Amino acid sequence: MTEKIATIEDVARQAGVSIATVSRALHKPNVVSETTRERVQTAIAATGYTANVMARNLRLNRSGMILLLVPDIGNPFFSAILSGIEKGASQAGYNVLIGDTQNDPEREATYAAYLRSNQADAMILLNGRLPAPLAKAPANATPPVVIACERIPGCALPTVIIDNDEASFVATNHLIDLGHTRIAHVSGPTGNILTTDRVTGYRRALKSAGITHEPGLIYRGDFSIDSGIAAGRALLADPKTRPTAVCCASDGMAIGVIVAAKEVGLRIPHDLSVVGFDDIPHAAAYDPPITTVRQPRRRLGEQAIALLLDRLGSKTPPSHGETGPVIIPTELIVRQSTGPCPG
Amino acid sequence: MTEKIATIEDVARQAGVSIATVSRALHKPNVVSETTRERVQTAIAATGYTANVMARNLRLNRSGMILLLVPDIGNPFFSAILSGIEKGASQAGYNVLIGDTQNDPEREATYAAYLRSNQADAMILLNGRLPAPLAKAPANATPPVVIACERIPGCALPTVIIDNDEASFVATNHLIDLGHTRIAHVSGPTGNILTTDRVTGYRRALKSAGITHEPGLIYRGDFSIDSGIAAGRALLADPKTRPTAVCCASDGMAIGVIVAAKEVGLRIPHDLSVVGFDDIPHAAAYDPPITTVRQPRRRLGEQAIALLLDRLGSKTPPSHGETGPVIIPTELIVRQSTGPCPG
DNA sequence: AAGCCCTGTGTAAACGTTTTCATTTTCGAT
DNA sequence: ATCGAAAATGAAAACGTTTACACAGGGCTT
Repeated sequence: MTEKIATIEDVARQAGVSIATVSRALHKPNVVSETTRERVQTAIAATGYTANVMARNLRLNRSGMILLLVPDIGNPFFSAILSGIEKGASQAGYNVLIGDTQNDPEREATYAAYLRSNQADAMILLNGRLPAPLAKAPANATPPVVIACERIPGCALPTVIIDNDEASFVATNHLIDLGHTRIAHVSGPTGNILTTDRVTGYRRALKSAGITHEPGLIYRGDFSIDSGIAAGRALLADPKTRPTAVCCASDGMAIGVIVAAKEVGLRIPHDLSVVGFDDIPHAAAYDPPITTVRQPRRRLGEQAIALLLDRLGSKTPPSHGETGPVIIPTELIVRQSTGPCPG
Repeated sequence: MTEKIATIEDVARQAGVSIATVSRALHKPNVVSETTRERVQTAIAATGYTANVMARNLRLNRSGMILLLVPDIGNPFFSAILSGIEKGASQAGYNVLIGDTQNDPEREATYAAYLRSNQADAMILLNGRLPAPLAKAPANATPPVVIACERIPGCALPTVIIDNDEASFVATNHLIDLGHTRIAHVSGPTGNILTTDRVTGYRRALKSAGITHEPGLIYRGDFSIDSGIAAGRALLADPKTRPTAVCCASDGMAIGVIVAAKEVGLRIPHDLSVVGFDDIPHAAAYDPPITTVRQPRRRLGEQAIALLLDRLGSKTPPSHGETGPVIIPTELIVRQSTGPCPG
């Protein structure tokens, strides 16, 4: 009753050939005669045969699966990156298995084990941390792993990132060019490499303009809108010490700061300039449209998968004369959330 | 040189037992003696053995993979749903393979073939369309498939959705209660079932309030911010025929309408009330904060995976005395983008 | 006419598991 | 001591492929 699924053997029987011939007809068509090839084709159609990928992969010792480690799949920031990766992978005949790590080292380790257990052929890390099992023996044989989004200091694996330091430098400079000198920075969480790099760029810009750095003007957020609101309330509370411009490490936090600014009656950009980071779709539609650093997320994903496929294609374990990370250029998009210093 | 990966045979040799015993020690610990169990454990530790999942799955004729079909993974709307599904799946020991269909029926068919080829054990559809291979023989044996987000009319498969008709009815009524009578509706793309249902709810609300429906007050968008801007410009161009309230089928379009409204100098909600749909995080942080229908996306995902696991757990091909779709309740979140009718 | 290569095909091994079945060992009850 | 049941183990089949190897036949070249 329960319709048995057709195997290669059924096809062979139907076509009156051996299973080897069926396999060849499918994967090396030029080595099998025209007539049998046709017979096999009709037999396949008749039986509705679909190759059992599991068996095939076992034999070939591959999985056709690329594992993608994401800290939080619920974060829309990754959507476009995923999209770029998925596109490239599926073109090359790979599937993308997304692993949501929730920033849990244990989950990271679990997923990393997929590499060993042949459940995945390669891995892309968006989580900015090397899973424990990988960290152990990176020296002898480089695993097929690519790092994207957040560089991992001291890790020689192929990496594709944006230059966060430089991008933050440019953003801060934009405010300096507008005449601002009291410029605050709302950063990401401590320990995050993105945070470090962007703070560095911010301070570098101040320094190169001869502005003395005030530690009180740096607020640590977590990239979320809510943390931006908190930052805004903290920074703008006292009219005396209030900055005239804020440079944020995410668009969400920039929006939060603007919300807080409006609460205390400040007009943007007349009384306060705000710069974001990422250029998410909502940045352009906000009131006012937000000046921000555009991060080409899709291209970032595309580059990452390209790097990986490269690595998978050539058997040569990557030219260990490291070429350094691939840097995707960013672009400052000037909109209406920034203007001349009110002073 | 190249470190060979350890198989079950290596473990068996190391422990001085047969491979059968190793397998049993791992999967049926109670059937093997304490002492050998320990010997096997140390052997595993010594060899660094990890079971080859591919071989295991071939033998067990399963894949441990749940296929998730998404129309566009780049769309943040799905992020939270994915998150909910992923959580439930991984708790049950399944992996989630995300298939980005780009609304391409061919890609849908390709992915659906994964079911036949044992590359996936089950499937969740978020794309609102039955892949061709599935549509063929749904009658005899119901495949392990669950539909979420967009119901597929005339399809008996387990489904989890929100009541779009009712939600739209409630949203429109909210505007009617505020005294509005010229109420526009910005809908999704034609052919989309969400569009149909939400338009129905909108018209039902008008009708039940005795307001005559003007076809010119419905604008077809595509859920995006840009289409919302276009809708706003079209609807608000002529001050004579201009509506006093707009009910949108997505928060993005609501934001777009507000952008267009501000262009022509309208104040929200004083001159124009706007309602969104979904309650994305940005809805609350917009200026003004947007009144919208909250769609519990994570719960939607959780329900979908729960339904599927249910189906997978019990061998019984689902109680065909259909219980009808599972409805996740929505909630109207009233913020400051809606107010009394200016007239 | 004998030898040879070339094309096309079949046989069987291999991939790494799980599990059935048979066999050995253990051990308590007679 | 002996028997028998229960417990523990091993041998081998099976899952559905791909591919190395062998082999058959046919058309060349000598």
